[in-house]
Amino acid sequence: MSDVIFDHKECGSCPIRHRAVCARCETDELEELDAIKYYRSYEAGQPIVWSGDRMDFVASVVTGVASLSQAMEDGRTQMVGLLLPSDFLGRPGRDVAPYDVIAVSNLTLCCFRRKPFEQMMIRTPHIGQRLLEMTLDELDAAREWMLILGRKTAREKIASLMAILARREASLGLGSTENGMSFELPLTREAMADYLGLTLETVSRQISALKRDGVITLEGKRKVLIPDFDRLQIETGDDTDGGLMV
Amino acid sequence: MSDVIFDHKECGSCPIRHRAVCARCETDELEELDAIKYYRSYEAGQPIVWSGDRMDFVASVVTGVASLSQAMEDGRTQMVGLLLPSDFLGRPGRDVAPYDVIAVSNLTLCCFRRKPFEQMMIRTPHIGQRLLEMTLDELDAAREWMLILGRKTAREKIASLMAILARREASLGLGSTENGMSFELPLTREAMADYLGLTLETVSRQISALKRDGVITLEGKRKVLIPDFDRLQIETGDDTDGGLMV
DNA sequence: CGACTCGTTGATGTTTATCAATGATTGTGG
DNA sequence: CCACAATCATTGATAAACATCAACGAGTCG
Repeated sequence: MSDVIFDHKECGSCPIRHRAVCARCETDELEELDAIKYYRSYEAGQPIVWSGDRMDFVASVVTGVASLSQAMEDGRTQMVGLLLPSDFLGRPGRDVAPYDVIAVSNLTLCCFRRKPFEQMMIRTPHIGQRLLEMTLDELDAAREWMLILGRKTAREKIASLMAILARREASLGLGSTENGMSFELPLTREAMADYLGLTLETVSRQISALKRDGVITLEGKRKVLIPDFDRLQIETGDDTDGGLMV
Repeated sequence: MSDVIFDHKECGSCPIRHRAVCARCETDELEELDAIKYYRSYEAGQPIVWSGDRMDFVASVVTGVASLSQAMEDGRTQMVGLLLPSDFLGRPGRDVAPYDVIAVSNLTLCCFRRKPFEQMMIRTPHIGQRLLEMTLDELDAAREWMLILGRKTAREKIASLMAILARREASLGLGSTENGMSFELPLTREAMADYLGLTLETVSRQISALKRDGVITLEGKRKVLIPDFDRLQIETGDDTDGGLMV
C-alpha cells in the first residue's frame, strides 16, 4: 500500500524538468542524473525521515506536498518548510536529517543517492548553480514566513497563508475562475496551525471569521474560493503597493 | 563622521579570509577579487540600504553586526537576519534590496561591485560553492529561528537568544572565564524585541526574570555572564541531549 | 454500528501587548 | 559647567489576543 516504487520515467517528460535542481542540465548531464535516480512514493500522512535519521539520498518533489518540521520535547511543533513540486529535499554533504519530513499529501520523489549526487555536483556546475538559486529563494520565503510568525495577528496569518497558496496556484496557471481564484487546501487545520504558530482552534476560528466577512468562501472543508484577491491582500497586513511581492 | 572609506587592505591579513565567501579562493582568484573590492564603514545605528533601494554591490561583513529587517506599514518590524563577521550581504542577480539593512554596531564591509562579482562567479566555481554552503547554513539558522518565533514562550525566546550569542562567542574562542561564559550584547532591547517577535517591555521583563532566577548575570546593561550554560540551555526549551545543536 | 479523524464552537485562563510613569546615561548648547 | 533633551531601560496597571479545556457534529473506515 505504501512506498510504491515507481517505474523509471524519462526526464524529457518530467513535469518539473524546467524548475527543479536539474533545470539547467544539458542532455548529457541529464543522462548522468538518470543513472542514479529512482522514484519513490508516499501516502498522505506518512513519515519520510525523522530528525536524527541517517539520510542517504537527496530528492526533488515531483508531485504532492511534504513538510519539514521541528518538534520540541513537550510536543510543540513548528513547520519550517513546505516542499512543493520541484522543491529540493536534503543537503549535499550532510548525512543526518535535522528535521522531520512528512508527506502532507500523496507524494512522489525523484531521489538521487547522495554520494553520487555530491560527486556529480563537483563536476557539473549547472547543478550547484541551480541549487544556489533555489536555496536563495527558499531563504527569501523563510524570511517572509518569519515576519508572519513574529509580527502578524492570527487573522493576518491565515490571510497570508491563503494568499501564498492562491499565488502559487496562479503561478501554475491554475485556479482562476470567473468568480475569482480558487484552490484546494493541502493542509489540515493542525498542519496550518503548525505552519503559522497557532493552535488548531484559533485556525478554525479565524477561517470561520474570514468566511463570515466574505473574504473567502469554502466549498467543503478544503476547497477555498477567493472572490477578491485585493481584499485578501489587505487582510494579510502587507504592503498593497510598492513592496516586492515575492 | 560617517561612511568612512577605509584604505585598501591585503586579503592575506583579512580576519574573515577563511570563513567568508572568498574562503575557497586561490591566490590568483583573490587577486581578481582584490581588484573589485573596496571597504566601507558605518556607525552603529546607520542605515546601509532601505528595502526597495537599488543595490549595486554585494559585501562581506568584516567587523561588526548588521541586521536585515522587514517593516509593515503600521511600523511593526521583524528582524529576519543578523549578519556577523564573514556573513554575506546581497544576492547576486538581484538589483533591488528586499529588506532594510542597518548597522547594529560599528561596521566594516568588504564590498564588491555587483556586476563584476556576478561575472566572476560564473568563471570561479569556488565562489559559488562557498556561497551555496553559506546560504544553506543561513537557511538552517532561519529555520531554528522560526521555531523560536512560532512556538517558544517569551522566556524561552530570551534564553534562546542568549544561548545563540554565547555559542557564537565560544565558537570564536572568546568569552570563557572561570565563572562561566560571558559576552557583550550587540543589540538594544528594541532590536532584541524585533529579533524575537516581542515588545521591548517584554524583553526587559524577561531579562530581569532570568537575572532574578540566577540564569544570567548582568554587568551594566550590555555585558552578560552565563554562570551555568546547561541551565541556560534548559531554559531555551530545546532538547538538552541528542539534537544537532546547529 | 462504533471507533476514529477532522473540524467547529463555547467558556475560561494565561500570556503578552499596550499605555504610562520613571530612572539612568549620554550628548549638547547656553 | 550645568541644564536640558534625547535615548535606552525598567517597572506597574490594565487590556487584548490567543491558548487551553471541553463538548459536539460530520464524514470515513473496518
